[in-house]
Amino acid sequence: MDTTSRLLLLLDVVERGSFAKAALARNIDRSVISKQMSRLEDDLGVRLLNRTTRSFSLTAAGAEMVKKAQQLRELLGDTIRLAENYHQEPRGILKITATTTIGRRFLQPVINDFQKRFPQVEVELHLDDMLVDIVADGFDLAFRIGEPKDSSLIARKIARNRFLLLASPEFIDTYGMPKSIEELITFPAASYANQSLRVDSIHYYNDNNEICEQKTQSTFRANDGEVLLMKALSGTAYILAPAFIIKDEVKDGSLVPLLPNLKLMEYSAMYAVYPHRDLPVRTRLFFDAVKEYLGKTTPVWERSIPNFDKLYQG
Amino acid sequence: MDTTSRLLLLLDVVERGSFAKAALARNIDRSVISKQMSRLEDDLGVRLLNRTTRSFSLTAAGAEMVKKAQQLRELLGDTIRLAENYHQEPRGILKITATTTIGRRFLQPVINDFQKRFPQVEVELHLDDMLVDIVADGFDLAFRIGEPKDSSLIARKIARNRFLLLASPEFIDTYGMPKSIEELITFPAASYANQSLRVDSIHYYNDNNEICEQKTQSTFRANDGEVLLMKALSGTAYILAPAFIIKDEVKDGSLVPLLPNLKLMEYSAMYAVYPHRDLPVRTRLFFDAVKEYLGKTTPVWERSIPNFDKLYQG
DNA sequence: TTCATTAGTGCCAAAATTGCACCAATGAAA
DNA sequence: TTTCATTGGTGCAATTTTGGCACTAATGAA
Repeated sequence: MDTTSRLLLLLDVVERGSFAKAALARNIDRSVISKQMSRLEDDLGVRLLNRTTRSFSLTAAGAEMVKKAQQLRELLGDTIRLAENYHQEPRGILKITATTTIGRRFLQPVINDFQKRFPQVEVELHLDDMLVDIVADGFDLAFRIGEPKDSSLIARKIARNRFLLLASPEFIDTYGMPKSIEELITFPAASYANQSLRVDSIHYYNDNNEICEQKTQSTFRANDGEVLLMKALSGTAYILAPAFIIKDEVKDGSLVPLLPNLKLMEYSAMYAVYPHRDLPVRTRLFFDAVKEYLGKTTPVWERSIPNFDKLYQG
Repeated sequence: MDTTSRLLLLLDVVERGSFAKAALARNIDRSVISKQMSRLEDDLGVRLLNRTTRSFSLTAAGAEMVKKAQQLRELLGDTIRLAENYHQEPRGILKITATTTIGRRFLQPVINDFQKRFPQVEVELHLDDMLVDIVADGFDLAFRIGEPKDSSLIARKIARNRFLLLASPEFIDTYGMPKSIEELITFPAASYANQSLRVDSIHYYNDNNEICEQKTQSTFRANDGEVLLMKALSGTAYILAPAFIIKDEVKDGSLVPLLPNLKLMEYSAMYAVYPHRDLPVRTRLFFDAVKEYLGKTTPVWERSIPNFDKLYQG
């Protein structure tokens, strides 16, 4: 490690707020950071950090160095990306983050096929329903439902996200088959919710094609498709479910579409997010493979729902 | 050594034209460069150099990386210089180059005093009458007679460079004391010449204050003041001598001014040259010390010449 | 007061780097 | 044509650097 790397380490430390956090993020011992920061100060001949035993603050010189370190990081990143443009074959480590559902159901098969074709690419798949800092944690690609707020990132819509209203036959026995949405919303609902998206009201078009919204009686919320399905299958709630969590439950009749003639609004979508316009070859190829797998117009998950193109279209 | 350093090494190699030259300049083994360049190519995943056993050429990717390396070098240099601005006490290595005469006679005493005051500063004094590449060889400061051509550098005039016409008593016995410049130039002359300056004609003002030039019969030229003085002392030539090469020869009468009422033109000067506007503390302090030692208006070397302010003034 | 957390230090093992000796190739000079 | 100095590359051993562990001291929150 020499001066440039030490400056980048300083930047990392400052951005994360402590030696300990930076050490954790880099999987190295805190003592390494302590030593390298001392070394950097020696080399530059300037005190960069005012330390207490439990924290630190930047000196004026330190603040200047952090600014320069940002420029260095950017320039070095540009340089490496430029080199990657010359790669013929994809190589390196492909770091992906996604929600657990997306990762397990849709990325895993794509990754398997991808690594058969390109054994030189290592893949790191980080499944987390929480939003992660794509840039800080160095992800090449993220898959999320809902458009991310961070405008410094580039987001591409890769699949629509249609919804269904589902209940088990048992639930219908108990509550009766609803005749109207006004009736439905009096029933207990389970709904999908995560940090960036909370689906606890039903958006639809009325007979005059106006957008309407009805709040559900959401007695159960989870960010995990599996859990929502279990809840619905138990017969204790109906669900407003994004189509991508459904496997064979509709086909085999264990869940039944409610109000299939209601014209549900298609809102939000599945997005791929990445930090730069010019992608490394490995990222571009994987991105293409995902799009290929998910399908151009009809997402792959909609194909397991019989007649889905006829449902909820009004 | 990390990626950035390797890129800077690549830049160095390309600028110097071969692994061997870069190794020589850095005082490291050629094998180190060979290994580090291979490592850089592995890391970037791109071939940067087309090698033969005796030379190399850049690939397209290599050329791009060299460009980026230049940016990196500049940015890293800025960063380090910025840090140096925060130094209270001077430190680090002060790399100076000068002509042998300037170095031996004027810099050495300043350096001795300087290192007494600032023991933390290491000094590297490179004496060479050839022009050196200040930037490529990393000099902080250069002292030269004559303004350098390289406009990317900053040059400051630090002392005037007046001339004398001198001969030994023996020479005068042989040739007679010249009555006019027209007579003088028929005598054999020794003159100062180096790569950037060649003093083999006499510039002076005539009675109408017009600049005139008379070519000398220069039978001996050298870039070393000591050698010129020896030549003049031998009585076989007179010299058109820059004042700074004279020690006690005029004062003790071993050399005698010829045509002291001629109004000699003062041309060229002693310059200090440095590569950046913002100097590290050590360089600025040393620069000040040199100026202090040389004197504000009358250069220190002129003080050993009796009545010099009256000589060659017309 | 307790206690978890933080940064710093000394020590030792592990990893990386360096320099040397040597090799093969090349191109200029004889 | 041959010779030969020079170039870049490689294997190996010595050295240097780095990283991790155990421990300390300090601090601030509970």
